[in-house]
Amino acid sequence: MIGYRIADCSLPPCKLRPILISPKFSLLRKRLLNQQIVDIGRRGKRLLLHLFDESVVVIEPRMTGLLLLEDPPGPEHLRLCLDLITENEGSSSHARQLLFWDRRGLGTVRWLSKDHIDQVLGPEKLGPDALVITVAELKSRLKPSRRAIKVAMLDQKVVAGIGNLYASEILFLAGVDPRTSCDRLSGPQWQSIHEAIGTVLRLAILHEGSTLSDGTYRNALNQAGNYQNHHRVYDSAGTVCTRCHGAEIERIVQAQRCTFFCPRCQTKRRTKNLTQ
DNA sequence: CATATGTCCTGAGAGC
DNA sequence: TGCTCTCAGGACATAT
Repeated sequence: MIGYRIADCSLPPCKLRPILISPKFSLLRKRLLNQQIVDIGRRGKRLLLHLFDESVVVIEPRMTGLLLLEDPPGPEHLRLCLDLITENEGSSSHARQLLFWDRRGLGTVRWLSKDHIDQVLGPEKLGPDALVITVAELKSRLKPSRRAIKVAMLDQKVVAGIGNLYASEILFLAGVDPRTSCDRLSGPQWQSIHEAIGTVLRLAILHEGSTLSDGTYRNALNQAGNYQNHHRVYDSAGTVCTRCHGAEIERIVQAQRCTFFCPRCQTKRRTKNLTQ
């Protein structure tokens, strides 16, 4: 998609309540028309289309939003359509579409001029990306906090990119009790958490994400992910822990979100057998 | 009826 | 009193 020009931008005939688009659609369309996409990026869970004039389109899929290059799962949830085209000098052009599909409609699409980018992506709105943050930075950002580690690591202003599902998986791999207050975590525990963030997220990316039982998540080619088959604790309440083979995975609720953990592997008396 | 991969806002309560 | 931190609850909207 890099190098393509936005030939058109349209709202598909979706009968559901419109998603948040800013500025409003007619102005957004004006801003995007004929702009070239010079780069594609990501900050945490947000997708970025960098345009030729240094403005940027920020797409936030939230719970059920998808960015697709073709084949939307159903036309009734299609929310925004970008027609892209390349024009190679003197040769044939190539057209394709970039679609934003969203079942629940909680996702957002914003266009930001160069001078307004920080209002949405600046350090006060979004922390360092989870795959870039250092252990020292992670620790210094969370250590003074009295929040439970599982709740704090979902805060996108602290570290960007960790969602609810992966927070449980990360703390299981790190062997840390999700209820632990940040200010009581030890140095080795911060190290374990930091390593587990990288391991879990990179593995999840390698497996093209987690397509849960509702089937919503798909990659850009509308293919299901495979990481759900590697979950150790998420949505596994009542099953025997795959590490200690003794305790059953528990489900608790923290800050209105479900958390899954092994009460044996992730409590203070867990120091032995961590590597098994 | 309860649940769901996310984010934003308000207000109450605790602690300094 | 006032400030900061934290969390509960609600809102958003749709489907299972």
